[in-house]
Amino acid sequence: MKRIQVKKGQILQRKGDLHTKAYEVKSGLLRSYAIDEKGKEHIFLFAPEGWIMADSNDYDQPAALFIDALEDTILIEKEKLAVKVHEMSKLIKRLNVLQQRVIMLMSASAIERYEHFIETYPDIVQRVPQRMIASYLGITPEALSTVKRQQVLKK
Amino acid sequence: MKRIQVKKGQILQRKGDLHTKAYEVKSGLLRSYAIDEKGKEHIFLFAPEGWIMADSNDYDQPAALFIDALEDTILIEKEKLAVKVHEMSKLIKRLNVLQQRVIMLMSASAIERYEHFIETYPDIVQRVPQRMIASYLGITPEALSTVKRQQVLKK
DNA sequence: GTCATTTATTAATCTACATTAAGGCATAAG
DNA sequence: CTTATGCCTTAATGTAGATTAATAAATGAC
Repeated sequence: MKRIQVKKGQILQRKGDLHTKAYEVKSGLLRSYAIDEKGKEHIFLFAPEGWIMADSNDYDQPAALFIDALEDTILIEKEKLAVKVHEMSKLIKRLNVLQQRVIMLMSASAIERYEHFIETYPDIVQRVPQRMIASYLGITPEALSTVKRQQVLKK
Repeated sequence: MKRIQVKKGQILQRKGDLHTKAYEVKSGLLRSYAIDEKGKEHIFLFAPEGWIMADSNDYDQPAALFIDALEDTILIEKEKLAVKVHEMSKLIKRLNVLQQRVIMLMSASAIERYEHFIETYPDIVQRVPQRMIASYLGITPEALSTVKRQQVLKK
């Protein structure tokens, strides 16, 4: 359990890594993402200040996701065992967020997803490139542009 | 921790329930699902023999999902605390399955999803109605019919 | 058994989003 | 300064899957 500083762009975990850690974000921003068979990135979660970012895997299992820093970030690196015992509820919340994402991807239109996103992460919209928000929403950057234009016109 | 028999169609957990349990399936089939704002069902997971079905929520939090039996089922009902301590890795596997579903929904076409489904659950295809498989895949029953027709023609 | 209800299939049409391509703004590098 | 590189936006075109509707098959109630 140690305090670490990482630079924007630094990769903390790669798919396949063993003995992965959990990261509690003190300041900055992390993301976790997967790369599909076609080589496309899909963002799973953003973790701003106060969040814990941890791969879901067990000790023996290789990591399923990549984790990197979208901003210079200060974090506490923890052994997962410690997380398991003491921070269970935070990890469980993470599972809930994932469930909400499945519902969203199955039922909501691009506009609805975007509106939900800015409710959930009002500050992050300004902090990450549009194409990453598109990736999180499961749409193309072009479609996101259109959504935002309609969004503005509505007001 | 007790052995229970439930009939097909019986609901084990409703959204909003408190003090929810975890269920280890001995025989039969459970499913968990959500109902979106438009009233549509979206299936999250099927749990056949050997699986543990548990809502992701913490003790204080109300349940996010419904759980019901798709077949007459025999199961072991457990306190979640017991699950947390002794069956962590099974719950973690569940999180991994959910992650795979997010990737699938973001990147795979209807045909790819269906092919992946029959690989993952070769036996369940015959055990549940088509419309539930469609719900799990995030497509309409009509689209699933078309996919299956193309699937047959390919061979 | 009959009748009612739910489910699955097929086809015709529609639409949300993807794809492609082009142009405008940045930031960084020489 | 100029040029290159990456990102965002806009518009035109294409397409996978949704929607609608009609028919058939299966399931369940009585």
